[in-house]
Amino acid sequence: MRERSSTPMKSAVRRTTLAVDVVVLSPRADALAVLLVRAPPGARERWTLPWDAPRLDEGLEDAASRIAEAVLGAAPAFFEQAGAFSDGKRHPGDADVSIGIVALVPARAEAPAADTEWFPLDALPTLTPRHRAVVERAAAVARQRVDQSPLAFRLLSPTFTLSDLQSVYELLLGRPLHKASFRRALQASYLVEPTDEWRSEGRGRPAQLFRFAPRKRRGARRGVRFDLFTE
Amino acid sequence: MRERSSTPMKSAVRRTTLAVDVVVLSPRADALAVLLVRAPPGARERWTLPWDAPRLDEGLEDAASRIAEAVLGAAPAFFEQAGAFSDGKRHPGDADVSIGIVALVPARAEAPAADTEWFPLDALPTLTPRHRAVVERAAAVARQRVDQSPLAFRLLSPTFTLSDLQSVYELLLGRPLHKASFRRALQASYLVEPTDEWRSEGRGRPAQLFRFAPRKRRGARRGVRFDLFTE
DNA sequence: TGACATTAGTGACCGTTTGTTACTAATTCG
DNA sequence: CGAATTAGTAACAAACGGTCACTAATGTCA
Repeated sequence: MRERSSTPMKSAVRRTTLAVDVVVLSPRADALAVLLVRAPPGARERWTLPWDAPRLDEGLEDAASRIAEAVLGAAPAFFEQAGAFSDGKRHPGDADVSIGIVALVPARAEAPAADTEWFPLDALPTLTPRHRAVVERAAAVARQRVDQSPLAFRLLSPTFTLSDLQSVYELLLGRPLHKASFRRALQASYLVEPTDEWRSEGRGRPAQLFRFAPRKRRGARRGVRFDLFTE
Repeated sequence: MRERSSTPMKSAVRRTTLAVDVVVLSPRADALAVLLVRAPPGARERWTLPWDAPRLDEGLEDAASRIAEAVLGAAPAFFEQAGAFSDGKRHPGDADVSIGIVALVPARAEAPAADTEWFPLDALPTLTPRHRAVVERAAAVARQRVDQSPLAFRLLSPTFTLSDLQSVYELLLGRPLHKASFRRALQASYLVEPTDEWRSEGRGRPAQLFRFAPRKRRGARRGVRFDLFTE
């Protein structure tokens, strides 16, 4: 058997600088937007993701919640890890490692803090290379998991119309969906239930409001899908 | 507008101890197995995941590759992040934060280093709470992404029979699949191509060997699926 | 040698799902 | 009022997917 290096498991851990970078996503003006914070004067880029180092004994999601609350005024209800980043890319705080965390907030969330602004994902200002990578990964994660977790519903108010829901799916997937197919699949899934309220949005027929209320899942898993590969 | 705490973006990053914990998965004896390392004498648990702190300017996947190579003798070809862990749970090296990384190796990989052993996922020895969580998350990630990335093929040799492939899918999904449906879907996906070799495995008709050779993707994405929610 | 067990691979039936078109319903605007 | 606009549904045809039944090629064993 060939020579092997000594097992790394005995070495001591090094001290590293760690940042939690939060990607707050929300649908704004027919595009998915991310909330950025104005960088302090003198910084090389003018905008950054909201970020901070996690505090002692603070979970990563707890840190993300605290960071998001500082810029939003309220904590988002949904977080998901987007990955860890430690390539040599530059970070605003020169952190060795970033944990990217996606936070989703509905379109009608409170006005954000001063010195913050929403930017559509396809019109971002210059960010540090690390933050650029975090945002791209976060968007990819959101798109990838949209049909595995109730992610789309976290981008909507507690009650919403089916057209609202379809729009969010179209934003996330980046392609138009057919109304009849979309509704038929949704009905079959028992994920939403109608309320007895209706919303009249200017012209056109008023739409019934629904709420997210997933019923018990039908165990009937179907066959393997080979057509969903993304790489 | 209500009072808000000062923006965290100005605070300095703290120093944190960081570990990369690697979950090497491989199909062994009709079960998915993880490679564990015998802990040094005196440790509270007798087995740990292979882990180490990342070196200076070393990417996380690079660290995972180095750690896996130390126990396997060769670097796995496939890595995927399973998440970051920073709850208060105990880690063998008392790292504040763990990055869990899944590595996949084919069943016929080289013999592992001394002081290592394969354990089926459903018969693990006692691990530190942190490592237990990392393994569980890693297994969940592998299962979740099996039909989004060519993960199953990384658990097989470069050439394999269609029955081999189906077995891996069944291991990952934890349920039996129907042969005819599985093959029909696979053929339609243009993910594999036949070689002109055959394998005779004791009794029964010899099986043709295939290799993973994904063809150009058909742009035709289909509708939304609401029946894949896992939470 | 020949019957049988075992594994590989395919054809076909048929109920379900899904893309699509086309319709009806309820509202605002002019 | 009629046109425009948005919501919601029925129904058809094609594709998909679960299942059964069959053929094919090998080893085992009487």
